[in-house]
Amino acid sequence: MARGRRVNSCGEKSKKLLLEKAIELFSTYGYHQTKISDIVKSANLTQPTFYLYFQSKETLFNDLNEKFHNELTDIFSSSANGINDGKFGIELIQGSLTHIFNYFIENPNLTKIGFYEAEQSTAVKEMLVSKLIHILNTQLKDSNVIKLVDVTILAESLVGSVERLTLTNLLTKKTNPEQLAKDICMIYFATELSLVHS
Amino acid sequence: MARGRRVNSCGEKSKKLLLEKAIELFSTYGYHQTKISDIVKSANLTQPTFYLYFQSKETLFNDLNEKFHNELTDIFSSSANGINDGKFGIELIQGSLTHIFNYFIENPNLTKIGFYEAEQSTAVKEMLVSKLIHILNTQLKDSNVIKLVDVTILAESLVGSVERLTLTNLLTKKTNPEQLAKDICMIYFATELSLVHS
Amino acid sequence: MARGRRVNSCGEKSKKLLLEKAIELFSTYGYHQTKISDIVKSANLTQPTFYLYFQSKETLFNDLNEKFHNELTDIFSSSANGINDGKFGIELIQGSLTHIFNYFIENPNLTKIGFYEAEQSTAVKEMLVSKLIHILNTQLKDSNVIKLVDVTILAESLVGSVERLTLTNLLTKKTNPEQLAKDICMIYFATELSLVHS
Amino acid sequence: MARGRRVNSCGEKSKKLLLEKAIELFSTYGYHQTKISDIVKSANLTQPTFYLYFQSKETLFNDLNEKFHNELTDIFSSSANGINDGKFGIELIQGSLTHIFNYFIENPNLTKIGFYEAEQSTAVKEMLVSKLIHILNTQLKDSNVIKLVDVTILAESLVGSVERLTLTNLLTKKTNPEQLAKDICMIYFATELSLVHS
DNA sequence: GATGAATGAGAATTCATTCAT
DNA sequence: AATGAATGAATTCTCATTCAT
Repeated sequence: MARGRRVNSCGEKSKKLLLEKAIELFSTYGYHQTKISDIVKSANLTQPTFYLYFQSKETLFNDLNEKFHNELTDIFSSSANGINDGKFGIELIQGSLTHIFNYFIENPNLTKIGFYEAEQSTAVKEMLVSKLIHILNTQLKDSNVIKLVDVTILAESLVGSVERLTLTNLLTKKTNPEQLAKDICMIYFATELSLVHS
Repeated sequence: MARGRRVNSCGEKSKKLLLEKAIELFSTYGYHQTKISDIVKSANLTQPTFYLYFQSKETLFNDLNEKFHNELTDIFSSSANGINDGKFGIELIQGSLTHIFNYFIENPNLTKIGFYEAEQSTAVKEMLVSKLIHILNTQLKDSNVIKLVDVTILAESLVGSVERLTLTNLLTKKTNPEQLAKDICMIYFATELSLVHS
Repeated sequence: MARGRRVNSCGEKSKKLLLEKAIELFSTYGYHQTKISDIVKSANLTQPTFYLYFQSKETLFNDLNEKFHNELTDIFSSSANGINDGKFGIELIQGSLTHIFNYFIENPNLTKIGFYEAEQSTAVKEMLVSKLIHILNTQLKDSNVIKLVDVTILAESLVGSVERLTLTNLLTKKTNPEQLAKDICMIYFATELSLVHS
Repeated sequence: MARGRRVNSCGEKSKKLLLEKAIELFSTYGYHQTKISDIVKSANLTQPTFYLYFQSKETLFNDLNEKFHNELTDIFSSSANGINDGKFGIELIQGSLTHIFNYFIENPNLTKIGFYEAEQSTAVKEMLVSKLIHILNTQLKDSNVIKLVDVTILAESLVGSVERLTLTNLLTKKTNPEQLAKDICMIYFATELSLVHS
């Protein structure tokens, strides 16, 4: 391969390609198993080109995680406000879950990185927990579950369910966002849904 | 300069020490961030000594994970059979959870590795899920939840809750095995526990 | 995105600008610490433009040094001949020193490169030494110093003084060409100047 | 070459060898032209071995320079005090110069690095200048030269002479420490030495 | 005349592992 | 049983330089 600019080359395209490949490889093999050489190889470029667009492997990874964190926060915040759909109570939670599940499905690899692979995933989940606590406190304070279990435990449990089910059932396409959100709400709030016929 | 066997040195003791330090460091910093040099340094030994007792960094890690997997499987299997305590239904589940939580509390660092850090944690959780499915199917097949939600989803969700709550509430000592098991059962089986006053 | 010739751009101007910036940076940070990317950045141009005007980083540096060497040789040669001013003896030396000090002051950055930074500075100083030897032999052969000290040692010493004083006192503007030349002659030829009152 | 310890290998020996070769190469080719690979190659070792004994190329270089600076300071300080030899005036200066010239001759390569190659050489020379100023002020305050030329200029000039003559005449063995010190004193203090017969 | 995009070639550094004692 | 000494094999990153436009 000769030096210098390639025929038909375009910076934005190369950067995007590298980004895509990086996300793909990070999500598949993990941060440490993914070498810069792997990324550029799968993008059919060379190592210096990587440094043309990204400062370092680490900053790229951090940027990716920040992006994930921010987008997820935005989605959850706006949907949790229920502004757009005028939802309340369990429906609000179910709607919010649907939104984030949709985001996960649309960004499966980034999700694998930001929700499972990265150290920063801790912060993401904490964010989710704290927002959930708020919703539970404001929207479901009279529900049965809240009376029986500490709200923090409940929120952590919910995030745990989301975490595991996203990985095993959502990203594997065994279920879809709406159905999964519904199922989770069923598990957690069956008693409120008057679905219990005793 | 001085080489050879130290006074007061004993093979088994050194091996055990290395193992302990390895678990400690792997659980704190992760597999990749833990160098063999770190392990031996904190055990006050040298690198060749490490290879006297372990084939390689990787096999040590794998062995650790296998141990965790096996022990957890044993505990869960025996407790889930309810043989010792003669338990049934939700109580059986709650008892089983208590048992594994006790194991986690007693082996916090190994748990951090085998349940969160290692790739093999996938297999551990799958084991848990499949055993839970079995229990749910045999012990709670007439319960409300099972009617409303697919049993696999339920089991996965449960494992997710266990995973998250262990990390955030159990290992941090914010709660204890019994209480956590009870809380989880409350969340998942409130409707069965006739705790709902409609 | 926009490529090609800039409005208002002009080859000679760009080349001159690059040359200036290169001299500035080389003299400030040294050859190795100065990257081509630094040079073009401070000239507000791009790397390929550099190669439009200079063959390589090394040749540019060499050219700079050659220029310095040649100019200094010219100045010293012509002034040392005393043709223009009809000077002799110590006055001739003092005049020559004044001339080269003036050149240094007028080209401080190039001087820093050619007299201190470059490997070629060796050759420059050798040139100075050999010319000085010639002057000393022809103009001061009956002086006291010459009788007492080997002329080569004397010439080398003189160049050493010039080297150090230029750096610490002349280029820092603590003194001026005339004064410095006078001081040096005072140091080296006090005995000839009948300034010694015993 | 097989891995692991070599037959007859010894840490201290390897470290010393690397140090020697590093000094040799740095002094011959300069800091930037000397690669770690060059150093270890000429010591018949491998790169990781280098890092067994030195933190980095840079710290090694800095350590070398610190050593030079410290040793030279010590030598000059103690000899300049004239304690041992009970010398005064010009003889004191001549003795001090002899001492540092002896050090240079005994450590030619380190001298090339610390006095000519390194950025830190600036500090070394400043140290020399300031010590010389002190000596001149205390020992030769009534001399002719001091009356005629600013003492700082004189000291800087002296250091310049030392610098140049060391490189061209001392390290090349064209002269020896005693002779060179004598010559320099002759140049600078002929008028004081009553050697001038007018 | 000038630039955006890209690369060849190498540099320092790290780490698991191994040999000789 | 244990260590001092050493290394193979990467891996990240940099920089001068070049091609296509």
